[in-house]
Amino acid sequence: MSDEKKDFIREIIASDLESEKHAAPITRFPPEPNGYLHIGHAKAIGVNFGIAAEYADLGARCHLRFDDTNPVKEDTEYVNSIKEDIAWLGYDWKEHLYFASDYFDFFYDCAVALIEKKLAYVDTQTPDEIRKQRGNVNEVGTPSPHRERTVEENIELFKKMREGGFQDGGAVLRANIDMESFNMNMRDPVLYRVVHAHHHNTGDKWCIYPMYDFAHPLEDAKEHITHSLCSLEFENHRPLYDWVVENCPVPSQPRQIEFARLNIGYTVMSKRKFIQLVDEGHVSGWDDPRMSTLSGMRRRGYPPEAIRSFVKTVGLTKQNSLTDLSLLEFEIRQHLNKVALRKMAVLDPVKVIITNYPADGSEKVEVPNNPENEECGSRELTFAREIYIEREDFLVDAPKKFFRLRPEGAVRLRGAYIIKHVGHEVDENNEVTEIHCEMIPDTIGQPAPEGVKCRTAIHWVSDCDAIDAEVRLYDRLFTEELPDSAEGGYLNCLNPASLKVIHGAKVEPSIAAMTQGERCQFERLGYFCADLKDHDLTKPVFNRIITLKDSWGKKK
RNA sequence: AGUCCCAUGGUGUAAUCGGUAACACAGCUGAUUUUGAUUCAGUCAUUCAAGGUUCGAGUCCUUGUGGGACUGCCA
Repeated sequence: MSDEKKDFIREIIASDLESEKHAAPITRFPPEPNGYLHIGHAKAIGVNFGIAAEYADLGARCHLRFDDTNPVKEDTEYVNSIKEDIAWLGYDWKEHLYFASDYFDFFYDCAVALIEKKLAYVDTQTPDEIRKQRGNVNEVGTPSPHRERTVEENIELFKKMREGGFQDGGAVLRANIDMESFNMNMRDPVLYRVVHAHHHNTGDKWCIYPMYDFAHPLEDAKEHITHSLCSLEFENHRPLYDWVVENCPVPSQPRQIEFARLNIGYTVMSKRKFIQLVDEGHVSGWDDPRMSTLSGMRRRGYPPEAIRSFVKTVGLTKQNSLTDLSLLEFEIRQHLNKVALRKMAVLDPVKVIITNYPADGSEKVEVPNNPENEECGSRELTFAREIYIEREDFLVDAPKKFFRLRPEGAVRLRGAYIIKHVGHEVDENNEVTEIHCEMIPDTIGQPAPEGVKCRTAIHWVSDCDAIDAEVRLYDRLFTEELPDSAEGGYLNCLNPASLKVIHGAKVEPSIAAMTQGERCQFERLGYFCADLKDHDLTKPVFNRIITLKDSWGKKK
């Protein structure tokens, strides 16, 4: 275990180890396979797998357990995507892959044990009647008329439930706890319900399914989970969790600890909303690069390392918070700055003709692949008479502090010559169509000669070997920091500019070697990722992962 | 309205037994720079409120205030 500051959960674990309550922590990540994982899950994954990794030398481990107790919502498609996302993040559950549905017999036996202890009974009232009797936060509940059934009766009825003797909603097994409890979860909660549905794992073997509150503590106990970490919303469920552990024949006593879930601005974080965004066509799919799903972030090009360090920096507390996106963005940029190879791409090209350079001439110039890391080597670029630069890098009416190309001004082409503006052409809309420049000889690798003002270097590509590419620029999906609080709901504040597709981008030839998912920096523009699905050598497609920081853009 | 949980710079967090409130991000200023990036230096800014205990309170107590969870046969 490292010397780093421990959060409250790691403190508890350390103290449980100290007191020898446990020899090693055993944690679990227990998703329901009913949707794709999102950045919020990454926090839970990082916490649970992270803790296990920190105590690996003691034999700690983290289970991946699919909490599949509701057949109507779950599907194998999701178990596969969840596994893929966890592996992508860099975590390994090793042989500890479990399904709650593999424990159905165990749950059933525990239910029977509760019945025998008079701690559970079958209620054959309608859902509506049961709801009314539960009362509300101000009023105590009233006991079910079926609460006093005999053990024999209950055993009989429970068996009938299992054997298909009831329609959906016809009967439930309830815990016999306290209808007057301040905690609604303790007012004789439902333990089992009848659902005649096909289960992705158990098929049609069962027509009764355990509720989360009953199943979860039993799953944890069965797997000898020591610390069952979940989000704050389950705080009020903990007494029931403990009740189940205490009253059922279980092999271990897990402890539930709650922590605050991750909230991030300008995005939504619920399966229901993701589904709506996909179904209504606001995004292209679960893996749309604007989505905060892990599959979306992967496709966008976010490095898993950055997500992991992000999760680490947001910490672990019981405080509800709204984390600023800039914390994640910092981690992404920091990681990519170190590893991404630099390339040149012009997104909005305007042609520059070097009038004093021979039309049939060309030469190789050498540029570093990553100035941050010499070991990344360098590559050759071809300089020729006709090149492209970014339209916004030439301003006819440039402000004083504009460092790039202006009429009669000079600017360096990154890795190549300093060029000097001698003229340009415009179309009927006064849009620049072509720029004429002269190169200043002997300025490659050399400082600007006396009398030439040149404050920066701009990126460029040669017309002769540039590759056309599609580039997709992404912005936040919503215009409000809290989309859910927006007037008219989150769909009402969708950002119309969240996706901008550029078709005529010109990119240096070295991208021909890039494969799907590979990341690079397009100098001065940002970090980009060859699209995981659409990119190929005949039709390159890049996603902008994130822009570079831009203190000039802000001042403008 | 009841029960439970939470409250530290703009954001996320830290602060050992009650003993100098700190770190990262963001912002701002400057230096360096063949990426207006990076890097470097500096800077702004913090204990929800009121009482109490104490030599001393972010930390303990009381009362407020603000936020969150709970009234599924979802998880």
